[in-house]
Amino acid sequence: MAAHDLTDRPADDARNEPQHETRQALLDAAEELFAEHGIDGTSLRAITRHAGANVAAIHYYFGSKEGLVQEVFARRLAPLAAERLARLEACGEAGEESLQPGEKTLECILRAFVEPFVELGWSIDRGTSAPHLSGRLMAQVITDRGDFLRGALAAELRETFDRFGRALTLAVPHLDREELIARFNFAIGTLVHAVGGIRLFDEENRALERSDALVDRLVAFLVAGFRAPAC
Amino acid sequence: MAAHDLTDRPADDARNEPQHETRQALLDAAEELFAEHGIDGTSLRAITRHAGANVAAIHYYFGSKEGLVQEVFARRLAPLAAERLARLEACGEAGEESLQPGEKTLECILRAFVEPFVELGWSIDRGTSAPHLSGRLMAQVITDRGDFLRGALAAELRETFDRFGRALTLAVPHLDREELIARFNFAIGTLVHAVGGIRLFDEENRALERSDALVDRLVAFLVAGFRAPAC
DNA sequence: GTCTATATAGCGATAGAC
DNA sequence: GTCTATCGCTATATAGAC
Repeated sequence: MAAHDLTDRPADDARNEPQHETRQALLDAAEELFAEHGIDGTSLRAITRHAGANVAAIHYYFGSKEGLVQEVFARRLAPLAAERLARLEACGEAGEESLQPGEKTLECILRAFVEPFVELGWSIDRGTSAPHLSGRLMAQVITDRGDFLRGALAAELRETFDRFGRALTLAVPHLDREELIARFNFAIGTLVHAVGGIRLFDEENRALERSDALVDRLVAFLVAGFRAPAC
Repeated sequence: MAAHDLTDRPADDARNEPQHETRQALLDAAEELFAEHGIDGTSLRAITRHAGANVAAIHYYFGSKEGLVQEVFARRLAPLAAERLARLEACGEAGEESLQPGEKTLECILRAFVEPFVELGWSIDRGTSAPHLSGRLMAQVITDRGDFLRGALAAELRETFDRFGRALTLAVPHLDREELIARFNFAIGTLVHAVGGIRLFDEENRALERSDALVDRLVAFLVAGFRAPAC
């Protein structure tokens, strides 16, 4: 299973007193409502109503709506980045019956990138105790809130980007840097839309609803895409 | 070139009197501002200010903000669908030195799907006379506004989806229906994010800015993805 | 067909009691 | 740490003059 539990609140510095339970309730409510109605479409009043708290509490804990939004993402992106990097690290360990030197590696790299994100996106819909950051919310931010991600959360994303970029460079040596970056971007789009994009027609839901099959299909698709000859 | 000109306003039923020029100005302004600040983030006041018109004009022509939003999309999606289908139709015509029966076909199908969308997404940034629906706006709607696309515009999308789905079924016979739908969805995500997604780091911009190279790279990536063995 | 003026409602944010 | 009350602002939408 996962090296980190993506479904739990962050470690919170050892002690875990329910001192800040209002704070947690606000984050949970915000996360759920943001995912459903979008960030702009969710008022502070709706959040506090849902959390059984008060408008002023948000400003007490987070200073502003913007501060709340940042916290909602920060508490998910940090474990996500850690989990991805941990799985990437674990890729080279087992000496298996690989066909070629880079062969097994590419699949493992992409799975390390894809699987934690799919698990994170799925967790909100699976009736677990607390609501979690859904894929929809991630997708919204990735498509709509560039400045936001570029700002506060860039460092964490940068590390993930760099480490996976380096691993991919070794795994797919026939691509130059520019082509590799383009394909990595394609992979991000594929992943984000698969987890958080809309399903226009019912058939799509059936084809994408099981998360284990989705991961396998994503990885197969992306491995082939990266292996494609350079343009 | 294109069979339809995606950069022009729709044919407007032969006559082209500037009778509704305020209406067109409102649509242009809305499209530009929606793409830049999001739909929720764009007020009617901002639109009318930008169009040199008045708040009441929007309600006169479109009834509500929602009506305006629908019109903004409808006037782009119809030519987009027509262009895609026209290019798909043109695929089987030239009897070339194909390696295998489905070989050339798959690339042509995917190019017919990808290229008109890239051209549409790019047109807004190229200083043409009128502002156009950018890829960012399409991406926003595809990720955030499922109900909206499922409703008013579903018919047009349904036809595109069906026709390309049938063509792909023939071109990639090793995939069953569910797997094909999943991969088609992957392709949509790749395309949408490549055209409308954010670029976290400068390097990505360099790798994705030239639209002709982008189309080639997208098609190469997607062809390989569809050719990947079934899971 | 386009305008000004305004109605009504909701927003984020803050002050201050407890 | 949590509450009520409210400020100041902007939103969508509409009525009615021209």
